Amino acid sequence: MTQTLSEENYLKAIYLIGKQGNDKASATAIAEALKNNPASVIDMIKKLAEKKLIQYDKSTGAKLTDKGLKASLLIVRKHRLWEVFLHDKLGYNWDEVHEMAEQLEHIRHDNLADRLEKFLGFPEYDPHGDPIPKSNGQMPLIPKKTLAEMEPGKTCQVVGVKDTSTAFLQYLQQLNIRLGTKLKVQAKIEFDGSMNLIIDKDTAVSVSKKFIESVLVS
Amino acid sequence: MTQTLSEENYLKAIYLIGKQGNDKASATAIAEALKNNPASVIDMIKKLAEKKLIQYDKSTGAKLTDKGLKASLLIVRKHRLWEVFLHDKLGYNWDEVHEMAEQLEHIRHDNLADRLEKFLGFPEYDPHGDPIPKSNGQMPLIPKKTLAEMEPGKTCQVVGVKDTSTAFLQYLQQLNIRLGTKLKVQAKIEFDGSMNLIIDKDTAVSVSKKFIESVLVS
DNA sequence: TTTATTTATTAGGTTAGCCTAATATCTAAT
DNA sequence: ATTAGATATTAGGCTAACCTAATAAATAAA
Repeated sequence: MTQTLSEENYLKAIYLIGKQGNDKASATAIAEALKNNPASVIDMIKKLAEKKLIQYDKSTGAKLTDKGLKASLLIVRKHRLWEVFLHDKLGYNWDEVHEMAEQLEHIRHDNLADRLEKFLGFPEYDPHGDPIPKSNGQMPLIPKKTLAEMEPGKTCQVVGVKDTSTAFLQYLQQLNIRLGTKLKVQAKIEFDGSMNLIIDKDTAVSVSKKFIESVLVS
Repeated sequence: MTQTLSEENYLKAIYLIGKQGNDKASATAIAEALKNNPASVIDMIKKLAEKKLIQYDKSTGAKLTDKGLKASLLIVRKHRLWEVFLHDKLGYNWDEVHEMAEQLEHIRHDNLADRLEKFLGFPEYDPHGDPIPKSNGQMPLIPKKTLAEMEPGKTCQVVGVKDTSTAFLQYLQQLNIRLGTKLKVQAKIEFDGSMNLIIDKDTAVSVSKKFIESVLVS
């Protein structure tokens, strides 16, 4: 019923790869996420499949079973709750909390997550704005807003689009923007409603009013 | 400079064996503390000695070097700070915090312990009454005596325990004895070293020699 | 379609940290 | 001093989780 630290990391990686809008959690994608060798990933895939935590097929990649999903959500829940603790209670910055939460997410105890959640006042989002799974596995729904509504200086994450035209989707593709991509709003230009963005912390672009009204973020 | 989880456990065990008034941390004593095989202990002793964390000699046992002592104190510090957190902030009982703290003590980050200490209001003792090492390695000193040393007729207050086994802690729980509980010594029974007590001014009980030697009072 | 490239997989190896069983070395009691 | 019993140590093995190098299979490009 319980997983090793390493198994937990794999489960979380598979879960997050799915959430990031990737079509499949391939062996190489998992390897990249965990900075492991693909050969090691294959070993672990076999183990997780044997334990009925995932189903694996070369062409469809790794899919979490109900059991695996439940386990993954618990890890993500713990990770994000600890991030809130570190940020809100200990005063760490949002960029410092991740590394510690990577360790804290593996602390195991029947109801530690629940107690922590209560102590923190039942937060719904972690310091990066990512939703915290409830103890029953439910995810708080993300109130979606368009990129246009974001204030300059804020960072957000792409959660969807309002326009599904090929032209638009291809443009996104070209900009390397997909689900989960982090965007930082640099400035809003009054004149024409356009916006200066930083994509994934490294690429600066300017996008139109029409564009920012078509991207959903959280 | 950093140790593995297992190395940390060994260092802590060696430190605690010393603190418990044992003359030496022999291979078997360490094995017993960690519930490992003596042969495994020898392996690790070699490793720790190579890393200059301990000095080892068959006849004198394992001795922490300055470096090893510093590392041990940090682990104990983290362990006890986390215990305070779990007890004070999350509301866990005495007997529940240990197991979780065993995991939390290994979380590594430059200043996490310091931040946690500050957040907790610079506590000097953990929920069992054990002193929390300061970040410079200093220990708050406490003049402690066991309940066994108390004279009949005197009243005292529980400040800690010498035995942290679950069985003992649960027994205390059952007797409604916790930190700060007031005990009045009614009588000492010469015959078997047991003691008649009044707990919190209202409950009379008889407890064994073993019991009164495991309770610390002031 | 053939080739080049990427992705998946197998085979075999390494290390940490544990184990058992056998042996060696103490210590204490006769 | 001898021997029983405890303690320490060596030798050899095991498993989890990683690795590299080689091979197979799938996909994309020519």
